Amino acid sequence: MKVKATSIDIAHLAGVSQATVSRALRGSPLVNEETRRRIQAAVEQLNYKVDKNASNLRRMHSGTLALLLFEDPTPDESRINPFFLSMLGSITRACAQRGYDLLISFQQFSHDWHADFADSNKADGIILLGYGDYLTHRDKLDKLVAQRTCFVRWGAVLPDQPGVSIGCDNFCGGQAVATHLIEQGCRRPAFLGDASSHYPEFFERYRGYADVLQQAGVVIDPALQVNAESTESSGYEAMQELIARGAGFDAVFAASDLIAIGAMRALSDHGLRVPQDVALVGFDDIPTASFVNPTLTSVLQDTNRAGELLVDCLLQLIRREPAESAILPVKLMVRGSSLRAASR
Amino acid sequence: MKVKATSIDIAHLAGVSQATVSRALRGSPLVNEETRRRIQAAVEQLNYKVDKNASNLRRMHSGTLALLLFEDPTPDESRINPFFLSMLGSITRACAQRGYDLLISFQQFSHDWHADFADSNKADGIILLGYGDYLTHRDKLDKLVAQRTCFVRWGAVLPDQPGVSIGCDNFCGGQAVATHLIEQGCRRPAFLGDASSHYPEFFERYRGYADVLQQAGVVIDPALQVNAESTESSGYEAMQELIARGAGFDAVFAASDLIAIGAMRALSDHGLRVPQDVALVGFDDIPTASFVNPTLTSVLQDTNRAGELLVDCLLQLIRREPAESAILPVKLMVRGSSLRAASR
DNA sequence: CTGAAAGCGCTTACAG
DNA sequence: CTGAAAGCGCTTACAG
Repeated sequence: MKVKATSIDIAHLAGVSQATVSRALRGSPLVNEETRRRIQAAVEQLNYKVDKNASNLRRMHSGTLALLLFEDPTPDESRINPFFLSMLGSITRACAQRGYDLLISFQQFSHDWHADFADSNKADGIILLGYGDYLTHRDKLDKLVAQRTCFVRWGAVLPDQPGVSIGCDNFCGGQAVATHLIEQGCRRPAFLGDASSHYPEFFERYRGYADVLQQAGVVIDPALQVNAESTESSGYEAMQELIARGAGFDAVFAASDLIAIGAMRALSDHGLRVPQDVALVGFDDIPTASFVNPTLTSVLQDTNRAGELLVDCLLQLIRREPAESAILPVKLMVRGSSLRAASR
Repeated sequence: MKVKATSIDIAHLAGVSQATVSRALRGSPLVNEETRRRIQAAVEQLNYKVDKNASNLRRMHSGTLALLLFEDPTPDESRINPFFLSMLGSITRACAQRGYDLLISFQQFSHDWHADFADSNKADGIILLGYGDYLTHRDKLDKLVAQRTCFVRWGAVLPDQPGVSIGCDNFCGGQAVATHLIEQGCRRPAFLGDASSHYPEFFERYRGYADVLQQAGVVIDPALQVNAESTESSGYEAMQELIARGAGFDAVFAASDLIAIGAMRALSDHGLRVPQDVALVGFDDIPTASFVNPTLTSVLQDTNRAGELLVDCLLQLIRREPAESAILPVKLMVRGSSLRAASR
């Protein structure tokens, strides 16, 4: 076995034509059962594998999807939000189940997009994943649409968006958090996270939260909102800033769990106890949320369902079938960090 | 622009032969500067991208590496160790810098390997990454070697291993932890993690740790070692088990940070304080380690260097150049969870 | 520096 | 059910 076997080698060995080998391997019904077995035996004997490049070239599709993870540049580029890890896992699994391979690429906004995965036929379609400044790359999405590239993105589902988006119900999640905080007797909750249209997911969370507060007659104090992106250190700094402002607060809704974990540390550094002095709630329900001390109340997104939906929608687009944006439900997971009653 | 442009379209538009287009695009020096510019203009006008399938087929290589992440099956399959996330990030970056794409696949030991990425020419080589039962897949490594598949793996670097491995200095890391614990006055440290040849990385950490303890005259009590795999919940359970055994301990070396974080929670549930009652040290230095309460002492592995080395070694193998296994240094990051002096 | 031509390893109408 | 043949879109000796 000096060199890789080809379908011609198999054909010789099995005593059939190369075309028949190909048919048998692609599972065509037009192959005699006995012939198929002979071919199968030859395949195993030579440890033959169909050459994907040749196959893809001929079939004009790649059997591969590309996942582009984009995040705002961080000092340490190797950091990825654990929430995306979870999505990554479910997307990979969904791809595998559907017979597709997954190409992955981390994008920095500063760089040019590798959207040419699709153009160069390396992938049949792309999945876009990432927290990050949405408005900044909005025009790139338009370009993808113009080029008729197949893509789906995870993120806020809003009217007037290019292409298909799948996202969780951020607004509803924000509402659930605010309702819970009010039930816990909090009257001056703060929000840590960017609350602008540049970050539509955080913004929706904020809007849902503010909506409930207003209905409950709680005044929204601008001093109680501090920008933060989704990292622990950003959360830490945002909390420092909040404390420095001196506006009293009795609860914190962090726009993501990483922010919450950073905030928790800052609170601790300042001698503030969670939840006795400050009730704390995050978002994403990353695995660590259940293990920090105190355990962190958070909003669970169904990443398994999300991954499947992203892949299925993309495959629909690739087949030129209609596909629709969708919003997935979320679930508030109440834990120690926001339970004031339990902590006396 | 109804359909994707090919190099022939470019050739027509630029008034040259298709062969010249190809040469220009591959950066051949045998192309007149003026011709090159004309071709470049046509490429941009038609938004042309070289078809990778055709190119790869012709060139007999794919410009793609495959990353196989294997872990023991867990109840929630979407979990990935954050340490691997970090590796994933650095590997992706290293690939991108070197002009390679990265295919990724999660493997369960139960399933068959997708090692055919390489056989089917979808990838030129594969990178193996994962904590997991090493002995179980040892024969698969041998098979890869027999098939002359190019691969490198991240993990323990031991004599008599098939192929090229890159790993961190687990033994040395274990030594550093034990030395530190002894300095902190601990006399009965426990180890949480599998300490057998099935899990060579954990085992090396254990061996380094035990080595120093013995030299310091500390008796190694088998009751103070509990098996655990690298998840929070496994760490939690292991700690429960350790406490249940009733053998006194004053420190815990968790074989990974996830184990440590789970253990921390169990300690807290039992009213044991870290570090006052129990000094705690993890391994991997995942980002969260700096943010849990108290901050977690851990052993830092240089994932950036590791990712680069893995990719570079693999590329050497692909070029049929010799490549050698390597061990990377580690660094103990001392934080609050093990500082007894600081906590009075 | 450029073009004509062969060929990478498949898949799939077409004809039997 | 099977084979001969064309062709997917490139790359690269070969000849000028």
